[in-house]
Amino acid sequence: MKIITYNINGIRAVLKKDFVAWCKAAKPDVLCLQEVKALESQVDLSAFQDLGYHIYWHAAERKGYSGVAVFSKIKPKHIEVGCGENIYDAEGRVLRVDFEKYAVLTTYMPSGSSSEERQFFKLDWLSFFKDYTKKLLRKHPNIIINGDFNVCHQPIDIHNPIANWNTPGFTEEERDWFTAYLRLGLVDGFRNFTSAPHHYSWWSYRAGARKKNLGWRIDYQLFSKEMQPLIKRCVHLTEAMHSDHCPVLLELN
DNA sequence: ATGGCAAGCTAAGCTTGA
Repeated sequence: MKIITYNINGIRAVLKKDFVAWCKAAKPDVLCLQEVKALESQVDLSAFQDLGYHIYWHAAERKGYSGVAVFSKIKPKHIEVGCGENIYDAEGRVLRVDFEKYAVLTTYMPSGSSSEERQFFKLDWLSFFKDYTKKLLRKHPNIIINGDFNVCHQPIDIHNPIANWNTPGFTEEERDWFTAYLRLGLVDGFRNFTSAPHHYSWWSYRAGARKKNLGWRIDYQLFSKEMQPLIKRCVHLTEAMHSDHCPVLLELN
């Protein structure tokens, strides 16, 4: 079973690249996408339907902004669109699919980089989402929570921790939030398998950052502790070059 | 310390992103 999370930075942009072919080769059973930046009606997804995917979508109200989607080869027994809070659901940030054995929730968390107001918005979201997850874990003890968290957890997860010590996404408050979030009973899939440095999931488009591997690890696949026996591996698929992020793959039984 | 690139808005420049 392969679950992939991928911030694609615009589905219309990646469809002009080799995204369908990549998907065909990568063969995810569940593909979680963030920043689709489109309504489902704005794109032709028949190629994915032909590959056997059921498609679920949560767009933002604002055109061309944010939005998440899930492509699943297995038909879920339930689909939950949004988190129930209008202020966040207006931005298309949460989508959950429930299967027989476990649930998969994907999220595109807000960025705080554009203004102080947005950083406050993000901090409010983080607080909300931790409470939301706490309740969710009671109903769904077997769950994978993945997506673009826009939070870099530890110094090992960023190429230049000193220079970025108080940059939105790497503030002390956000790092501490991540630690507390995991304490709800979640495991960072990637760190479950490696403690090695220099592994990132996002690189600035600017100044050749990706070529130089100057990045941040902000895309995660977290699994609840109950699921540990099922988890086989979790890796970054750095060869996929459709956006400024790379996909993250979680493989399980 | 700053800016550097890209997508998509809307129609040449702005907003967002981290």
